[in-house]
Amino acid sequence: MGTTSGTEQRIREAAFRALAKHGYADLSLTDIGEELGQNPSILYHYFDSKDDLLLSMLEDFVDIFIGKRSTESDADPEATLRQTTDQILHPKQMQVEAVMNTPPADIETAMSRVFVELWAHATWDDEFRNETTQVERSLREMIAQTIRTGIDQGDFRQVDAELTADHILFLLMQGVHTRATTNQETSVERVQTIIDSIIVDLRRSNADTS
Amino acid sequence: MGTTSGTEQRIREAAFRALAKHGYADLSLTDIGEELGQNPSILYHYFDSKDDLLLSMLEDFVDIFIGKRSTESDADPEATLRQTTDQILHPKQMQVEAVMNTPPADIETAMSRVFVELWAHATWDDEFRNETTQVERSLREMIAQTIRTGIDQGDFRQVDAELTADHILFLLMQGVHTRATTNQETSVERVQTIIDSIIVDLRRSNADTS
Amino acid sequence: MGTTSGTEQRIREAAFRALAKHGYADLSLTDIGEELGQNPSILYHYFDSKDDLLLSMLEDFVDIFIGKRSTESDADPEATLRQTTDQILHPKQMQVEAVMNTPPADIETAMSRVFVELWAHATWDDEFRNETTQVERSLREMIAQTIRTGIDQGDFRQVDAELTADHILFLLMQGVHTRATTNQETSVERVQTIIDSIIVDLRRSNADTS
Amino acid sequence: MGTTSGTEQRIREAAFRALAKHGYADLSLTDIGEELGQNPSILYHYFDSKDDLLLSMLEDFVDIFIGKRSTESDADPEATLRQTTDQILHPKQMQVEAVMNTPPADIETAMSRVFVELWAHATWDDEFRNETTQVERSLREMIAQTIRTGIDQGDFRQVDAELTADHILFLLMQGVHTRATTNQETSVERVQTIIDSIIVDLRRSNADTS
DNA sequence: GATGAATGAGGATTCATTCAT
DNA sequence: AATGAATGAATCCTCATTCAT
Repeated sequence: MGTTSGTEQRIREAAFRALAKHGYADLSLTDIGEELGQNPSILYHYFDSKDDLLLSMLEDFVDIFIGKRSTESDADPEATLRQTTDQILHPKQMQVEAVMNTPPADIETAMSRVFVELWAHATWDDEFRNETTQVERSLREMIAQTIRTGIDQGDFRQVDAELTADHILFLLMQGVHTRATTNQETSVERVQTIIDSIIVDLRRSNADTS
Repeated sequence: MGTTSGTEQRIREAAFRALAKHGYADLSLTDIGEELGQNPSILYHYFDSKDDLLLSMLEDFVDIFIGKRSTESDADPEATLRQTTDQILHPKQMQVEAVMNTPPADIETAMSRVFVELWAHATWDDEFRNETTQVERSLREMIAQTIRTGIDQGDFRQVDAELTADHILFLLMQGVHTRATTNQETSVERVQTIIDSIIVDLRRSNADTS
Repeated sequence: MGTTSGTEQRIREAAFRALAKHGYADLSLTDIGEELGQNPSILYHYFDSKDDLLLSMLEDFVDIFIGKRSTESDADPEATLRQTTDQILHPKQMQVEAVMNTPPADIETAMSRVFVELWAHATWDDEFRNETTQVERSLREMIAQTIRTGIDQGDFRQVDAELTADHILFLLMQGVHTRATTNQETSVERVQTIIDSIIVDLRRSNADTS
Repeated sequence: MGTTSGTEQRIREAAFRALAKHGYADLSLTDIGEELGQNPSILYHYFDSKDDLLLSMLEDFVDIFIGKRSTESDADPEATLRQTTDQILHPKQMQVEAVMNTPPADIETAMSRVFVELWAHATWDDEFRNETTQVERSLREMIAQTIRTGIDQGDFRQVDAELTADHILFLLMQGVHTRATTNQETSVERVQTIIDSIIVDLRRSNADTS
């Protein structure tokens, strides 16, 4: 945003859609060019290489994935937790449009696939892995902060906020992962059910924990 | 095992190690040949194609991953759960050797990487996805069965066995996934801590749940 | 001609020369690249595959082979027949240059070899066979038409024009075929002698046939 | 026959059938092995190389093609000519079985295809070309001899026996060639019609020629 | 800003051939 | 006599990248 040309952004969006369509191992610049509706070589005006483009695209992905949360500290912590869960397990067209002008049709599938491919690639590329690491760190911190707020406000029990945040985050990641990589249709629902029970458990009166 | 030629098995093992070293997107038959110490073309005596080999190798991976559990029904359910957790989060050399004669040096890293790559590929290949789906189904059923045994024996509270099994399984998968894809050194430990607390929670006297 | 890129045409010409040099069974893209003086992969900018290129080249071959005959209906039928015979049995540099900028050195040998290879390949490829079939059909029709004209003008006896055309055409094809496939140096001359006698026979006064 | 092992002969027959099925450019030892029902490497016990086998097979082909004609000089020359024509344009199962124990199903198609492929290959291989040259020479001589006999017996006009033999032979070759290489269903019939008229013409009373 | 021609390295795969058994 | 494991060269083709326009 700002100085970056419109074309540069459109290339990232094309890369996103192409990745969701073909996967990392089978993603050619031709595929991206087709998604872009332009000659693939144009990309070298804006990026140093294919990997440079994809790294840049990862940053857009992160923005969609963690969302531009308002994080109004005065919000109801429980509602905030539910909203975060929902944004990750069920990303909305709107959410993607805040970052990309031309989102793919099936947002949930596309986001899951791109997540899986980018994370898998992070195994082999340090720059990617720094990014994935940072994303998980931010998300955990956001969730932990919300839990801490809940504890402070007396809404939640006095749990270990960091560990509970991890707990929720691990389940969220796995929900996204499993949607793309298995045929278990109900996995995401089950993840959601489990997270719900964790949130409910957080609210149990402090008396219960004694 | 048995009728299959030694070479065929050695090729699968080479493919496993090569995949752990290069990743799916960057895995060439040359890489596999190098790992095998033989000419890559030999592979076409035993497999129809690169993908056929990798699918066959996935089946070996599954055997290592879910393990040949003794599942003695008389075993302590809690111990069984801890053992399953440990086998998945911390696979042992021995475990791999039960399936492969020539395992890679760093088993934990290799297993995590191969898991991530094979699961990611399952997004694009139906035969792979059938396998990943089946693996998760078997593991959930194994865990659920253990929990049911625990409930029947009065060791565990009367929880929803299937949902609890899902809960544990999701965390296990994510533990393996995160080891390969992020720099969060302590993620696996945290997964283990969380699963431990779930197991401990299972043991809370039935009186507590009333 | 016209809109088609110069390179595309040059590739077809290189394919023609390479085919005349190596034969179908032993024709590699490397050979074509060498003949072209360029990297063989360039070919995929202009053609879908090796076979696509060769099919396209066959069309050029056909143009040379059947020639762009002026077919001036007022011409002497006997002269026309002799010209057709000559063009097929003894193709001239000029004739090839009307279609290709870079013809091979020995035109007669090259044309015979390419004919044999393309026709042989037509056994196995429907698209090729459609082309060879069409070529023979056109040539027969051209010859038959000339004969009919001769009959109408009273120059020729009232023979079965189609059958006589077949007769001449079969001999022509065999003349071309035999030059490439045997050591019989004089075969083509003998074919020509025979065809000459057929033409002479056509001119026998109608009185003779009564 | 005689000292040659049965296997050696069976390999030649397999090569014949495989060639009729795949064509020279696409004929692999695997194809021959499949046709043989044995491991392809067996062939190196009996032949020096693939080409050596095919050259040897060509010799069998020649025997079928020119036939083991009894050439009883007392036979009717016209009948002999018609028989030769028929044997080449319409080879019979019986004819092939005199040379091969396991002939292909559709003899006419197989013979035409093998002819075309072997002759085309003769363009590039001297040993093959010697053979093709010899075959055509023998056939011409056989036909010429028959014609001379006819002239001597007063059955035929005093034509140029060699040239007429060429004439008939060229048409025969082209008949076989065209069956494999074009879709012109009636070409062979037309060749036969033309040859018939040549034979009939031979019989015209000597008075006519004066 | 954008194109498309061109390259060369590398991809999977096939194949004729050899060799030990 | 026959097999099948193994090889390495060669095959077609794809791809990321560069460069002139």
